[in-house]
Amino acid sequence: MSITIKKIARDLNLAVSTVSKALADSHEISEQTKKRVLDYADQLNYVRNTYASNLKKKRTGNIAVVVPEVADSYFSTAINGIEAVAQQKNYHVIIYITHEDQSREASIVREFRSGRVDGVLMSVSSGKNTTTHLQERSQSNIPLVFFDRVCDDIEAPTVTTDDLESGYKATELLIKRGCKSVAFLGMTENLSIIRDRLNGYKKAMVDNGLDINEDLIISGGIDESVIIESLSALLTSASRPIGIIGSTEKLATLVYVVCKKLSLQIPDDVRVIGFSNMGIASLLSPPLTTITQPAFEMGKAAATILFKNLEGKKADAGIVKAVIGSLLHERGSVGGENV
Amino acid sequence: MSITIKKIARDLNLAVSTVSKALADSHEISEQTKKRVLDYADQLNYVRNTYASNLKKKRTGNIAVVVPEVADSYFSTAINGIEAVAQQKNYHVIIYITHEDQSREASIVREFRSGRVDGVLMSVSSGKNTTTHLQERSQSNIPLVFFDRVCDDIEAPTVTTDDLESGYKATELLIKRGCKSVAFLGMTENLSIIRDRLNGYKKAMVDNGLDINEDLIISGGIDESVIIESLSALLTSASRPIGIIGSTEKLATLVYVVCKKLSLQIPDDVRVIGFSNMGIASLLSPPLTTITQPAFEMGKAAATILFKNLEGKKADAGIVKAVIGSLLHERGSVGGENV
DNA sequence: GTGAAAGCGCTAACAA
DNA sequence: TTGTTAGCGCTTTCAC
Repeated sequence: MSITIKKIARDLNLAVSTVSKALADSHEISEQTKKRVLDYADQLNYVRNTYASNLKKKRTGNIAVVVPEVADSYFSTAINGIEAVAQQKNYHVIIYITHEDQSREASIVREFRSGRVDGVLMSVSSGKNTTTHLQERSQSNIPLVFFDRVCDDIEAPTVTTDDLESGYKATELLIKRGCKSVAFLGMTENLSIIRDRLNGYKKAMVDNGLDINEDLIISGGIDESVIIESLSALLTSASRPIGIIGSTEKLATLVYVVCKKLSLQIPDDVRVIGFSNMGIASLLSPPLTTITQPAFEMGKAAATILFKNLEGKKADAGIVKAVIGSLLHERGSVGGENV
Repeated sequence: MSITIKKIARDLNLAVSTVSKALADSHEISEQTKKRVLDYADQLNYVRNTYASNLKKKRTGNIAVVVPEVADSYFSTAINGIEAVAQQKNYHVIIYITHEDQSREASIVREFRSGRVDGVLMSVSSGKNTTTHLQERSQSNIPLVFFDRVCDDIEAPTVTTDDLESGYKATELLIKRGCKSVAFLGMTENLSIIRDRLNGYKKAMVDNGLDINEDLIISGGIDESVIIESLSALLTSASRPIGIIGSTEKLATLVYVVCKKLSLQIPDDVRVIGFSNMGIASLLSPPLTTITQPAFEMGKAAATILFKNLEGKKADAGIVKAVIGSLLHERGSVGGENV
């Protein structure tokens, strides 16, 4: 049995309420008894039972972070950012991994109504574009902030990057580098970020007088073997050099894998740009050109917005839609000079 | 105000206990009233307040995972393993990142006495070899399981890999590949895993009739610039080819970085083996030879042990010390044939 | 400045 | 089978 406020009160011949207040450093308690209580509590190594206290106060001090995956440079770095501000605010971070499974996501979200967490940070999973499970969330009005992968149907603050612009820049760079064709490797068009990046791609194609060829837009889903297959087909048939935009980290590295398998040379045969936060992109062979998102900052920003809402400062200016720019790091994978 | 068991009871003209039991599908409630309650609860979209329930039951349904870092292939994969079993057991995972800071670690551990979590999975941080903060934990006897980076002073179950053997194998391979000297790149010898890997290294050196040269054992700490500096010094001065064992993922990739900076060729000038769980080790230039730990399985194993303890099955055989083998993946970074 | 008492939402004896 | 009651550990009116 752990030690309680009740025991302290009994031992010190005080009322529990007095002890409670003393422990909370209330002004209505004399310095003298405060000291007595504090000292004794210290001596007994007392720690307040958080959940009992929380039951009263109707808060848990926990926030949820829902991500598709944690073994991914972007998400793990974003988690670092979130943790940084949570820690500072004395909040605790519960991690939920959806593994891109919407039914799993749905049950996670459902659980939140049980009051386990005070707020939610979320990057939605791909899969069928059903948002009903998220809609329901609105009923339980616990604060929610989306980061990176948002859900447009839900009214909530979001933190994203300039995905359209990035897609545009990436495409344009590949065109400039003389790619005979440029392909876009997506995951699923159900994802906000993929859609935006794809739109940037399309816009750049059009702006550069190129046709948009649906055969060059691959939506591989999450099944690796499927992606590898369609990518292989594309790479063998396309006129070279072909430019590839890998719209996620996983997809970008798969391009390398497939090229290796097919004995295609990067950047001679294939030129590639990946949306990626890998620290070691520059160590790949050849170094991978990346669009790098400010993952840490995004996590921080999202958490900051969440805490603002938690603290009831909703007053200020409604739903925030923060957009943070990402960086294009040009490296060997796109080839040399412009043509 | 969210909807409570009390309201259901009132509306249905039942006692709260009846409703509570019905909701728990107790056998002492008639099917009929069960249905009534369930239906009504459904209709009202009732969800049990976890923490109120937990306060009674003296459990939270949360476990803590304390890791030095989350943006690291090993830890993030281990977290996946932990999450897999936690999810299945209906537990929730709170993540704590120490950033290799022991004072942070201490305050995290202290917090656990507040009853926020039912159990703890931990991979200790480096830094001064103080374990007092962990010792204290023992007082609050919440179950604890160490994984990967253990703390020998504390009596607790552990899940580790065969670090000594791996260190031995790595060293031996480098010797066989004709390295003129073999260096060990550690982080701090305060870490159990580093110590063991280093011992394996030393043993292999001795077994192969080589001297142990303290200059070849670098403990870089966590300051990247310091590591780079000492590594640069070593690489410029040593007779080549020199073999390097990077005892963590970070250290292994730093070898690549430094070689690039110094224009040294891997594997001609430098041969390297890294303890790493990177999926893309094979895409590096040249592909990195790795000792890969079964991170996912370790996470799973650790969590499984924890839950066993949580369920009070301590009876079985005291403190478990599980050791799982890691795999040596030989790739281009160690050079070609044996000499 | 201190204490008594009610109650957060739920569970579990025990009684009926 | 259902209801009454006490209480988990804490906070917070409201009296004293």
